Amino acid sequence: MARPRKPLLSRDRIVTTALALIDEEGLAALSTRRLAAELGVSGPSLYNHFATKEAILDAAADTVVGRVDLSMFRDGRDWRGALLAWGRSYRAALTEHPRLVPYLAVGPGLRPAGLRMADAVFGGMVEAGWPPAQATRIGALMRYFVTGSALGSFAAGFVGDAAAYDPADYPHLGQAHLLARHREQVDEGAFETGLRALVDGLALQYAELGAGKDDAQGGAKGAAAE
Amino acid sequence: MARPRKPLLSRDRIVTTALALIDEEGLAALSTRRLAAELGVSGPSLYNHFATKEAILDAAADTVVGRVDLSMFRDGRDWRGALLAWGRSYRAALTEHPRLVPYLAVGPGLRPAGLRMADAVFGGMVEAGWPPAQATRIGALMRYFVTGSALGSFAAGFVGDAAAYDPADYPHLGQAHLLARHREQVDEGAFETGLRALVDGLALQYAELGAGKDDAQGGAKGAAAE
DNA sequence: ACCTGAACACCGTTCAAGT
DNA sequence: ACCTGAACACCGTTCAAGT
Repeated sequence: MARPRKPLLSRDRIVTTALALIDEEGLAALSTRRLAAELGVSGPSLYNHFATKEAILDAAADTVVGRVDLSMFRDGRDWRGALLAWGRSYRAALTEHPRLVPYLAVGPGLRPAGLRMADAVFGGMVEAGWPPAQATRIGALMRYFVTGSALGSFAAGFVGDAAAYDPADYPHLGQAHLLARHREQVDEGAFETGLRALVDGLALQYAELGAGKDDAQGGAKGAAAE
Repeated sequence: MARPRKPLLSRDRIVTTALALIDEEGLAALSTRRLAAELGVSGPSLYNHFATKEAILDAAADTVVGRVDLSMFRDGRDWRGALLAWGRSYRAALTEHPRLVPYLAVGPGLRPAGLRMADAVFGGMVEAGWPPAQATRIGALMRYFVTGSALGSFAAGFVGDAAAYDPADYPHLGQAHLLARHREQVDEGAFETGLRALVDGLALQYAELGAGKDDAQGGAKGAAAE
């Protein structure tokens, strides 16, 4: 075939197909040869569009993170509402491609979309009155919680067979086998409970800011990005 | 050589060496051939002790999770203190082998040590007066937060070069390049802030339990393991 | 510029053969 | 029982060759 008059591939088509393959068969199934076959080309063709397989994954990760809604940070008044809405949108974006999350959550991980997100969150919190050092921490801890919740199902960790939980070993897990059946409810319920607790707990710290009390966390002195 | 009179390998030695290799060179560097070389044997020898490479990783994950302190759940009175102490021990265990966390955090992930942990947390929370459905959620949301925080550094996502943050694209990241220099402080500060917020926020919900108010989360009805 | 097949140095795993 | 080398079907990536 050699060079066709119209390119067979594009970065977009590669990323979309990679994402679909990951969704259907998992991260491990994504090999350059397999992906190329799915696209109807031979393996090395991909290297005309991406330098490495990792670059393809980075682009896929960036696409996913780019879908997170950040509009709630444009109005700096209601930081609690913004954090709740952002947290939900962030989690929803990740759980659309749950098998990519282990890749996306690790390492530097700040492709352009991640930086835009960090920028919006930090700006929103500072505008709402948080000291910069705390605003940084809020961005970080929300990332921890959301990626952690999207990463793996808690409920799916429990096999759905009651015999698996010998009461001698696990005295309190008598009903644990039921969790597998309610996977999504359990995971979403835990996420919502945690998200509210996080925001409520932060509100307590926020209230102390004005009160002139010492910030037990170390205040603006302890962290960068101020 | 064939069969030596004293076995060259043991499951323990394999797991320990695998963990060391992952710590030094990362998950990707762990191949059966490479690990075998490190152990002074040939690749296939490993299959006398583990069925697959995955089984080796599972065993390594179980070892790491097995080091989490669970003693704080034996006394059911101070659930807040228990959650704080457990969260810190959990995170400390994972960050000793940060490059294993992406593996460990994903999927079923409940090797025996994980089940023991789930059992202790659930039992502790129930004993402290939490309804079972909420106790389940607390175990889950703590796992989200701790694995998320151990998974990847937030601060390391920012390159240490101020020129990387064009103010036109990222108006609030003028100081972000400083984060790389204070990686551990930033990540630990964010973890502590989040952990306290989580526990404080849960305490608010706990206080409402006795007040007879409706549980906005759905109460005992919505989840399993009750 | 963009595709191809051949080639390189790797993988995880199986298996017959050795003691 | 526990190790070995050979073999199978894969990898990611490079590169010269084609149009």
